[in-house]
Amino acid sequence: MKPITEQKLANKNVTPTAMRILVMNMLLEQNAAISLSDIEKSLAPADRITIYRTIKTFEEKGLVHVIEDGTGAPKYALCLEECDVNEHHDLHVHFNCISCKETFCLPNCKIPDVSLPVNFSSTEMNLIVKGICDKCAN
Amino acid sequence: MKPITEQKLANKNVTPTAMRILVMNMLLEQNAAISLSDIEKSLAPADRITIYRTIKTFEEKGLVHVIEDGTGAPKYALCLEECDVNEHHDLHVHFNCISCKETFCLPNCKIPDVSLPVNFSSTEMNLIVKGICDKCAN
DNA sequence: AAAACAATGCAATGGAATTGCATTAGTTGG
DNA sequence: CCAACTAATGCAATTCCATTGCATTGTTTT
Repeated sequence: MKPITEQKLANKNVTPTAMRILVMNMLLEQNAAISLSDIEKSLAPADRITIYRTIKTFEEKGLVHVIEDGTGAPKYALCLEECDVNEHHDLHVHFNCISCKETFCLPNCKIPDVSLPVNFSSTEMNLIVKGICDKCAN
Repeated sequence: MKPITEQKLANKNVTPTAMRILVMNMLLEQNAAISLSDIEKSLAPADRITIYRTIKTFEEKGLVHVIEDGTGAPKYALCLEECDVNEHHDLHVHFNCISCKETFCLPNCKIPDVSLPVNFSSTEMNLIVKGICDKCAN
């Protein structure tokens, strides 16, 4: 087993159970954000509800962040280390390829400043770009 | 009845039935984006499926656009006139207030340019800002 | 008026999120 | 080491919403 897996769980005070290690390992292997049903299929015949609660736990503990990419199904991806329960720092752009349907985090792509109207204040921003990714570009 | 209602429908070749006029009127009265269940409640006891299909039609014809604001339920708001079936021009920012839970379009707030990685191209962008709106700011 | 097409309403399906509860595992105090 | 407690799991069941099928109604065209 990868030591990094247990390390990540321990860092956020998540007790490393078998299921959590499986899910975390799977997340570590991805370069795209994945949906709950992706995890279910990959980890079959593991219990769906347990996977659901595992992801919820990860989310609450700041291990993963949710990406609403407009496809209906929420996608999940590992957070950066700096994230914690109260504040997510995933102010990077998420890219949804309309060809391969995959959703990627673009960590090097920061969301530019937006000038909100007077008396509006922001706590969080999510920018989803749809288009064609590099692999699908011909 | 407001002449603008039928005008808007006619502009996009949508035949103005009773239900469509009701829904369109409701959309015209909003200053926030609304969900399907909002419409259902407001127009009760009108048939839910008909409302659903009405919104779908509006969406296809470029009358409304969908906003995935991360609350799970898609919200709908009227498009600008320039929108059509194939291309939506709603590249403005959507703001979801975490206090009053309302979602607004900020038409004067354009999405800044984002420099994507090499070989990525974009066809659409959605920026959701979460925070406190002017009404909820104290 | 008849035919053709569009819109509607009801029923039914399907998928996914969520909760309740009993069982199992893992931890702590005696 | 055992008992008590807490956390995690697995199964069943529920709920909610999107979506589709189909028969009926309304509208337009010829």
